[in-house]
Amino acid sequence: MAVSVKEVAAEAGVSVGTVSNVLNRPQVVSEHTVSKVTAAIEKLGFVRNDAARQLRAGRSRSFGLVVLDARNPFFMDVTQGAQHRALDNGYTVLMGASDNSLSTEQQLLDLFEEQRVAGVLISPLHSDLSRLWRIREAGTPVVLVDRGSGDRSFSSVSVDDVEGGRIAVRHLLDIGRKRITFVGGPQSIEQVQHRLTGAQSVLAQAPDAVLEHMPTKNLTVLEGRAAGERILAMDPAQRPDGIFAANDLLALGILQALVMSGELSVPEDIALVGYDNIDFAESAVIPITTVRQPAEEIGRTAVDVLLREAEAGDQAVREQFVFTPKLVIRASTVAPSQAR
Amino acid sequence: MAVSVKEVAAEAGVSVGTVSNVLNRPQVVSEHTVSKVTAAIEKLGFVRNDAARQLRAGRSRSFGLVVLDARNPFFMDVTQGAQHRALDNGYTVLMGASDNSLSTEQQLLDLFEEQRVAGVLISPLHSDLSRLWRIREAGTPVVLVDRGSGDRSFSSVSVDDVEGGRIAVRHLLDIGRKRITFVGGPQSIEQVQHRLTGAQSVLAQAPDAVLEHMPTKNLTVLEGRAAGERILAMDPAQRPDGIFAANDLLALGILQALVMSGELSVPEDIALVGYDNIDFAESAVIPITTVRQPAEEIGRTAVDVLLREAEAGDQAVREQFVFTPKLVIRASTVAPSQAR
DNA sequence: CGAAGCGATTGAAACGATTCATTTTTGTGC
DNA sequence: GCACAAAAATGAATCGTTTCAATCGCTTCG
Repeated sequence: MAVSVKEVAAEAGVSVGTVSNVLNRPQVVSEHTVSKVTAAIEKLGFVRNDAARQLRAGRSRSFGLVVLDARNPFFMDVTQGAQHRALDNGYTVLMGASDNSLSTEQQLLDLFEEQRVAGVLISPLHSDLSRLWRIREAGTPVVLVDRGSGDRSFSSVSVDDVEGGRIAVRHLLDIGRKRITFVGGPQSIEQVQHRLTGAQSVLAQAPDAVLEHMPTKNLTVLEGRAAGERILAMDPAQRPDGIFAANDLLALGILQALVMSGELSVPEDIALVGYDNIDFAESAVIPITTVRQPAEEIGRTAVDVLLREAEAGDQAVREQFVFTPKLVIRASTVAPSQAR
Repeated sequence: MAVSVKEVAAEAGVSVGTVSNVLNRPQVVSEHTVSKVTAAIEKLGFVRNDAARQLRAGRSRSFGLVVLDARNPFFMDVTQGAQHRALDNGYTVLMGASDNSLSTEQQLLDLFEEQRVAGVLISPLHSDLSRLWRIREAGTPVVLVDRGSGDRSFSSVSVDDVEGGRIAVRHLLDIGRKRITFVGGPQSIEQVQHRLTGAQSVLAQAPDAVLEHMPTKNLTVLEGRAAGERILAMDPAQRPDGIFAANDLLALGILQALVMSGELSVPEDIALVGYDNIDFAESAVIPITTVRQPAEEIGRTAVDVLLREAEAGDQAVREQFVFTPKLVIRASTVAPSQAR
């Protein structure tokens, strides 16, 4: 059914080698032959078989990207950035979400290995990177995304999450909040851990304030809503007056729960800070103060680093990019009247 | 560098055919041999080369999915549904967004053809389906997603957008609005066209109401904000008292513009209806009334249909799935006091 | 006029897994 | 101990593209 170079060659009256040259190095083929072959390709509707190309080449022209959650706009932005930069360099991005499941992460990596991807971009679920070591040892470069590499053994493109935690909580203290709750989990996600660490480090300097940690199973709107309900169920004396959510989806969920109940107002009773600055944080019931991460730039930079590693092969230099997060203040911490 | 079956065979002291059998039909191989081969695979860290498999098999175990906008949560949900159902059947989904660019759509289809995908799921940008005809004639099944096939020449899984437009506008009329504006574009997107058609059909029955059409370049929050500003700039006497946005992203943008200006209140001055029921519509400044589409189910069903077509080969039966949209009423059309 | 040089073209080998017709081994019954 | 069937294992051929050493035709030069 499918047309192959062989048939194109027959149709054009040349050899298969020539057809291949027309496809890959038209400069070395005479103009006349090029046009004959092009005509034959057109006539027969020939489409290159990528599997055969890859088999010969030994590797594909794709990168594999594993994100934590495909439905989180933050990761969509990272993906978008990566995809564009990859395309500019003639590469394709295979994207998959680990969705908080270690086995899904493994499956995706298996898949990428079978596809012989030219490189792996990954925001790993936990801190055991042994699988990634093996992949790299097999010759496939690996770059950590949105996550630093503690010992610098991998290249990484990330944002200083500890600092992000600090500026979020410092802001809550600045506006006079004393009972802060950090909502987020699971702890196995390093980003969550670091944001909490940052929060704690600021609290250590504020003797009259306290920090609680309310863990969640994941970082979704649904979990946020559940957390919000837990807060509503608390004894009013125990309730926080400031919440730092590990990401904007959680913050959105918390906000929904609080607003729907009608019992507590934001920011008066409880100030709320999210993380990521997804587009939707701005259009929330009460626009959410958040910590901005340059999502698309992370994606772009990660691909750049990967390209460099792929280029350099064995003696690739590990690169660590750490972006600095920025606080975006909105109505969820500062009432509009105050804001102006 | 990479380990092949040949090396595994040597290590295990068997032939390559046997290794292949262990991989694909372990029942026909003796237990003892299976364990020898498995051990060799383990020891050498063998990973199947998918390119070689595909080359032999003639087609891949992937479907290609082309959506209109990867950053629209609606399409993310469709993708999620498709991905899950595909995975359950041992398939993988390659996703790409056409992003309102015909050439990007073409590029994606080129890519999918080169990869010899087992099927194409697509939400096409416009109504010229000739390219899709050719793909199908080459033996690759094609299913239209979120879009009907006018002449039923393609299988499709969609939602009745005309009806969606009707229920949205009927609702606006029901709450007493007379000057309705449909915000959305480009017209080349069939979904937009149909929603408008539905809106017009209802208006035709309401002699005292009028419908304007405010076109947009695409269906993003940004375009929505621009549209909102155009509305704010209008002569108050000309302004609509009800807006039907072609999707929730637009609605979100419009809402942002209106709320930020502080001049007009929603729903009192202007009632707003969106489309898709993305999660974020619920957590908007003013929760948005919207028309719900069963996104994940669309994705799942589309894969089911594709699997059936792939199975049936030439004598595949075309299937048309049309889901019925449902109105979800929220504060953007009915003030909370009224709602209770 | 023959040799050298040059660009254009050729075609066989290679990539790695799978298939399948054949061969080899094992097991059973007499 | 033998015949025969069933089970297990083999290995050459195949998929479609790319690569590259070899060849072909021409022109140019001594």
